[in-house]
Amino acid sequence: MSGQLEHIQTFLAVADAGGFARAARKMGNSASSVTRAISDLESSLGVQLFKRTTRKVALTQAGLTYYQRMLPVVAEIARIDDSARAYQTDLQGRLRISAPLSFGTHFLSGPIAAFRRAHPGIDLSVNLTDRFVDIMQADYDMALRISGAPADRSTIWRKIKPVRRSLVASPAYLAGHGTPAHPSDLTAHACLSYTHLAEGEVWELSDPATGATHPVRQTFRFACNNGDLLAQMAIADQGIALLPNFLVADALERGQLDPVLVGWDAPEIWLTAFYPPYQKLPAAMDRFTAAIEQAVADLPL
Amino acid sequence: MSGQLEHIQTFLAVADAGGFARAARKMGNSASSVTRAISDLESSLGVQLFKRTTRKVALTQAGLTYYQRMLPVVAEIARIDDSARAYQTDLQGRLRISAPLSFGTHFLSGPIAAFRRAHPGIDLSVNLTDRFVDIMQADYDMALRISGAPADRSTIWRKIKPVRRSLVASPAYLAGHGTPAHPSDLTAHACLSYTHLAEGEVWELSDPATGATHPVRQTFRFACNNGDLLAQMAIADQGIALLPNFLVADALERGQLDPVLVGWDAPEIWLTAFYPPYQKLPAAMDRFTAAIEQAVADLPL
DNA sequence: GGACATTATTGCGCCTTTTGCAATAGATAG
DNA sequence: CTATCTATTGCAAAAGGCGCAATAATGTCC
Repeated sequence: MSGQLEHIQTFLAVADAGGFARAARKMGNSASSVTRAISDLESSLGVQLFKRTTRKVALTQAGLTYYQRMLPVVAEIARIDDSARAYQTDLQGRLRISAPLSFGTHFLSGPIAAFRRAHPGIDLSVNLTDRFVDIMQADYDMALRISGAPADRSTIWRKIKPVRRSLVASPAYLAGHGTPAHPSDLTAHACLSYTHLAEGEVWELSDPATGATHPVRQTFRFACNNGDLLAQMAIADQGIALLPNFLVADALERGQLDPVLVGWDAPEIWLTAFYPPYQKLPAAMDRFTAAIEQAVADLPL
Repeated sequence: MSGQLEHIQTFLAVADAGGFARAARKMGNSASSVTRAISDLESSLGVQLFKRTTRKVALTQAGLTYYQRMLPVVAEIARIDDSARAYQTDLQGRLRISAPLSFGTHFLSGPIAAFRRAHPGIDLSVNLTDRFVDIMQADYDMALRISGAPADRSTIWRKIKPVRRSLVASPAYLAGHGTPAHPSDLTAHACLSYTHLAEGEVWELSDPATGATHPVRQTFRFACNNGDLLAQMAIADQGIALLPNFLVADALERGQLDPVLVGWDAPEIWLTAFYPPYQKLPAAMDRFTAAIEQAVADLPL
């Protein structure tokens, strides 16, 4: 195949201009480069495209059909290029998002609705799950997660906002089992663990005074991969849970839950956005991230 | 526009193979060239086409639509190239021929019919005229002419066969006006001139013995641009005409005309094929010329 | 978990290709 | 015939492409 697209464009220019020199002037090149472009094209095709003397240039039959068929093709290539370019600059396309289940149901409807109103050209697909999916494999454009460190190495991520967590239990539970004064006391308590089936969870509480971490080996009587259900279990006097504040703020306010071991901090976790390995994020992804960041800025996390 | 068609093909190969290295192996190139091709393409488009780590390569949205739209376009370009190539090798296309009027009506029907039977893929268009048309201007692929020297410099030509000519007159005319014994005698005769309106014709007769040319300034009583009519006028006792043998062979045999000044030769003229300025003739033109040459070889010119 | 293998990328040297300029041959207009 | 414009080609300089090897990243297999 003729390797050089520029040669084809030069050919079209010559056919339009009706001469090598005119085409060269129109394209801002030297005449010799035009001669060579046509000559290369002809020899690569094995066909003469122009019958020419030094004064007249006319398409051969091969050249005429080549011109007629190539013209729309080259135009189409230009259109394809433009449409590809648009992905970087324009707010368009399809956005497949994954977000944590509880976070999604609690906070996402507002920002997403606003985003859809602002950018109707972007098709949104939101998948709520707490599993750490392989972004590449599942073909997500972005995954919001509440986590400590990136799980998947083949992604890039951007921390959005720290998520505060608290140890909580119901007043009735604390009345019945006592209120722990030190992380080591937790060993004797019923701890409610956020965890997927296979994994266990270790609470690494850090001393507010010394900053020293204190790993807690609890006995879990109940484990669940859903924060909302964990909160409801804590409210139902089932034990002590470590949960994001936004999941238990209401219950704390109503007195359904009380904070436990106030001052002892669990490891910092962040609302984080994960992306497939892009060098530079496409406009739609960038804008959606900005929308989430802005919406989350005012949220009590 | 992305200048390199090969880059696009490399892109398609990577998308098909699902990896840079695999594509490189399939194409027989080094992996680095593939990396650079994709990188060039991406930076010329300003869009990332693949999201990639060292282990996974996947199309971005921009890359996917680029792939889907480019694939048929590249295939079309290959098809266009092939169809252009076919003009050189295959016997196809349209052939616009110009030929002398009398020659055409006397000899062309046979060879052309045979040619059309042999090559039904070639569309023939034959224009019979004795005018020397500008091949480029009139867009002929080939012009057969009976002439001495090429009239148009911006053409290439190929001599096919010499055309013998004779001075002829009717027995009755010669009986009435006498038979010339030397070219200089022609001044006193009624000469029938083949000529276009503007031009005059000079008979340059050469001595069969010495080879010396003898320009004849005749007085033309009748001029015509058609050989057949000139022959008929000679038969009708109107004077002496210089005509190709093939136009008067029948009349000579029947005794309607007699040769005059036998041995004195008019300048050699040739049945000649003229072509637009091709470096190498397309197959159809070449084959048609060969057909004419072969058909004419057995003809009594 | 750790060694291994594979991958995409990049720096570097080499070589090919391209480029513009000038010179040449060709062709038309006045 | 002269003058002007044209397409082509030789030439030297510049640019760009090429593969090789080294590097960093990442998934896999034992």
